Order: sequence, then structure tokens, then C-alpha cells
Amino acid sequence: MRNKEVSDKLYELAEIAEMAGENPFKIKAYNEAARIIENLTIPIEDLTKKDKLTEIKGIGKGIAEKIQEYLEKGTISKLEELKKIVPETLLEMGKIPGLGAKRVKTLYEKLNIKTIDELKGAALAHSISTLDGFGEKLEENILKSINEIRDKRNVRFLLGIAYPLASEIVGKLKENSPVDKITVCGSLRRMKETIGDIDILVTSKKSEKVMDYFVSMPLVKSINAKGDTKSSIITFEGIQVDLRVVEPSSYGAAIQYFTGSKEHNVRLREIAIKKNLKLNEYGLFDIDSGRKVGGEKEERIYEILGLQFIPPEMREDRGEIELAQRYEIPELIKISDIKGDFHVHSNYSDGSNTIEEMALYAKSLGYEYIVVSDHAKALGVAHGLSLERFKEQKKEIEQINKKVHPFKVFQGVELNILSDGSVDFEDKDLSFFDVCLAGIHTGMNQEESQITKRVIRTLNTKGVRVFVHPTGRIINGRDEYKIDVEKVFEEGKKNKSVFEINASFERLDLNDVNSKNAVFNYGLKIEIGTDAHSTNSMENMFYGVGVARRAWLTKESVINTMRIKALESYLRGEL
DNA sequence: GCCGTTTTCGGCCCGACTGTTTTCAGTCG
Repeated sequence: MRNKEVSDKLYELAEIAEMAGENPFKIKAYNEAARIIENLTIPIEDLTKKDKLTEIKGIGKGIAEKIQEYLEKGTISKLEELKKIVPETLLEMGKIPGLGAKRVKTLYEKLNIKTIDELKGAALAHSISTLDGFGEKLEENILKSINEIRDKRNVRFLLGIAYPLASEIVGKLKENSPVDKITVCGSLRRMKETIGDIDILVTSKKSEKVMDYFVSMPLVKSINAKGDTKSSIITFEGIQVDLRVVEPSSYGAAIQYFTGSKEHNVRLREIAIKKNLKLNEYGLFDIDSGRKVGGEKEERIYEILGLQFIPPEMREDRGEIELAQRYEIPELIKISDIKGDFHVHSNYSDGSNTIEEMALYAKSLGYEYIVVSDHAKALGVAHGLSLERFKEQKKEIEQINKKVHPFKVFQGVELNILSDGSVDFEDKDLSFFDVCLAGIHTGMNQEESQITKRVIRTLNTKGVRVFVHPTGRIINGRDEYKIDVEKVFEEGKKNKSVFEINASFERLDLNDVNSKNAVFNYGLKIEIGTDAHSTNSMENMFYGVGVARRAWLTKESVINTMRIKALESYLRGEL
């Protein structure tokens, strides 16, 4: 699947075309096409072969030809031509806050500035402020930004770090300041795997008091801004938190606006225009009369636009708007649908709690079961267990199950997919377990064909049912290993394999796009497991459900929404 | 460059902020 590659190429084309001063709407079209392909779940090369590219909305004749050219020759002639006019180093300059395509172009044309170093030199020599439209202030800001860009590097925080922090702040604001309504918006509300900053929206009759308290919270490291309607702080973790106070009559519109995504909002405003309405963060207005027709409630905005309400997690303009127009938004899976955690560890391997402690904690979360899936022997660093140890474990589990009945501990195992695709134990021994999970823990640097081949061999091993953390990525830490997910899904379909959404917030693997692909294009089933190594980590289930919701999944696609009896039948292959 | 329940031509989201400006361009989200 070469979608990512093609979409990156189109983004690059858009960036360079912008620097070259091409028609802004052409650039918009390139960016739009890139984004669509990025989120596409079918391989772009298949569509190209079947000559079906232009059937995708947003891809016309021109871009289709460019994609075809790229897939065949590895280059796009238009892009190569632009590169001759625009030095690629200008793209780096464009990333400096305050410098966009227009200013970069002017700097290049008038002062022949091509690199950040040259830019710094020019700023220090005060030659930038001599240009029309450039002033001393801008020159100063450019210098400041150049110094900042080196340590900033667009940091995004993990959902699992930002979410608890946001909840804590909301709790404090409710408790200690006169807020009426309060909602967390932005990518956090959409449960995106990483978060740029935290946006909190409130209504209040005494906004100064809310702001005073907000900037004085103990977790505040520094204050960026403090005003009547907006304040902004940085916490000790380095996360920026923005707080906005809005009028109650605009609250719904503001929530909608600040939840995004940007692309989703753009589509909504386009729909509004067609209905002779204007949508902004203050409300929905009739264009002719200027009269406000909505804004207090978010649901009402969707309703007036002729749309079914769209859950925040779906708001990425990946087809959810079309679905809402047909009133076909599915009933997404909820945390309360989860009946058990499918992937936890105990102190038999590298977990820190006993099986019984894990079981009791799971019970307190309202679960009916857990699958204890300790590491098998090949993973020495995690105290992987021999078959003999698993037999001892089985005895203990039987004892615990008597105690915690009707709650049930299933005995699973997390097998290692070894470099040749075999696993820790022989095939005949796998039936010993209630369920066998398998994952890659070593040999992650192999070539794509090799990794894909070994996973396929494992999926074809009788007894192995679940493929855990299928792409191996650690967010902000390690890239996915090279694996042909399409081939693996295809093979999974033949073997009725289950794929994991690993709910550990450093992994969230499968991610939203892959999960959606697995379920909607291959009919695969998903298991959500926290991979918890201690009782508390079982709370991360919430993030896994977030990924599932972003993938549009209903509870029917997720096997650990089943009750015990149904799951037992399913694991026996009866369902 | 894309698109069409008024359109195959003429549109293409919206507002805030900043800095440079006496009415606006550029950038950003």
C-alpha cells in the first residue's frame, strides 16, 4: 500500500506550489487530495490500475494523472519543474511562525534569502525591515522564532498524558471557581492519539474570577496570556492549556468550533452556505437577515444543517458528514460495552500484581472477565514462562476462579512471533490455553517482506487466534515496523484472526485508520486490551475505546463486548 | 485543480490577531 507515500508527495507538491505563488485554490486542491489519500483505506495503486481515481471526490483529472505518473515513474514532472524555481530549503523557512509562503517568497526574490541561516544573518543586519510590508517588529519576531524552533519541534503530547491533566483542571475549575458549564474541546475531545494543546470552554457570569483562579492553579508553570474571555497557561508538563469564556447563547457553536477538526468544520460551513446560512464560533446565522438561528446547543447546529449528530471522535471529514446526511451514523462502541480486558499481565511474567489482584480490580471496573496473557518463554527480558510454569499458573487460576465466580479469569498467553514466524511452543501445546495471543517483540528491523511473511505464518498456525499490537509502533518513540497490513488483514480474514487495539496510550495499535480498514474492508474482529502490567493500567481501556470510536466501530466488531458464555463459544470457534 | 438539487464557469470557510498600516495583507488555527 503506497497511500502514505503518494499523499506525502502531494503535500510536498502543495508546499512548493505555494512558495512558487500558484493559485491558492490549486494548492487547496493538492492538500485536500493528499489528505483524502492519507485516510483512504484501499490501496491507491489498485484504484490507479482500475482507472478509478477520479471516482474519489476531490481527485480530478489533473491530480489523477500526477498520481499515475508518480506510481509509474517515481516522480511528478510538475513537482520537478517547481523545484527548479523554488529551492527546497525555502520550505524549512516557511515553518517559522510568522513566515508564510508570501513572505518567504518575497525574502527570496528581494534579498535572495534561501536558508534559515541566511535569514538570521539578514535579520541581524536589519535588512529585512527595509522591505515593503516588513517592519522592525517582524524582524525581531523572526529572530525569536528561529531560536525557539530548535527546541520546540512541534511537540505533541500523548492522549493518556493530556486527558487526566484536562480532567484534573476541569475538576478544579468546577470546585474552586464560578463556572456554569464546562467542556473540554479540541483534539482531546476527539480522542486523537496525540494532543497539541488543551482547549477548555466555559460559561460564567463572573469570568474574571474564573480567569483569576485558572492562572493561579498550582500546576501552572507560566502564564502566556490573561484576559476577560481567553487565558492561556503552560503546565509543569509543558502542555499549553487555553481557557475561553463564552456567552451561553454561543456555547454550542463554540464547542462545535473548538472541537474541530478543522477539515470537518470547513465542510460544515460549506453546507451552511448552501442553505444560505453562516456558521462561526458564535452561532449559526441567516445570511440575509443576520438573524441567529442556532448556537446554544451543539446538537441543534447539526440538526439545522440537516445532519445527524456526529460524535466528536468521528469528526475528521473521513466520510462521516455523508453518513450523517443519510442519518446513518452508527451507534459507536462505548466504554460501558466492554465486558472484560483481553490483554493483561501478572507477576508470573513482567506484571507487578498477582492474578487475583488483577481479577479483583477488573471486577471493580464492572468487568465479567479478564484474559491473563503472560509472556511466553522466548521473551527472557520479560520473564517469559515455560510450559511448566503455565501449568502451575493454570492451577492457581482455577483456584481464583472458584473465589471470584461468576467473574472469570481466562488463561491466555502472549506468544512471541520469532524471526521465522514460528512461536515459543509447539502447535500441539497451544490448545492448552483458553486463547493464544501473538506479537512481535524482536526482529523489528527486518524487511517488509520478511516481517509480513513471518506474521502470515503465525496467523496460519492452528491455535493462534489474536495478533497483538500489530504494527509495533510506540507513539513519539518508535516507528511501525515495515509490514504489509493489507496482506496481513487478508490472511487474518482466512483464518478468522482477531486483531488487537492495544489500549496502552503509548501504543494505541492498531490505530484508527488501520482498525477501520480491518473491520470495514476485511470484516475482521477486534479485541481491545490494555496490556496492563499493573491494576491501574487497566483504566487505559478508555483510550482503546477512543481509537475504536475514531474507527467508527460498533460493539459488534469488538469481541470483548461479549458476555462470558458468548465469548467462550466464540473462542471455541462456534460463533 | 475541483466541483455542480440554481452552475461546465465561477466560485472555493471563517474570524482573530499582528504588524503594518490610515483600510489591509499575511498568517494562523
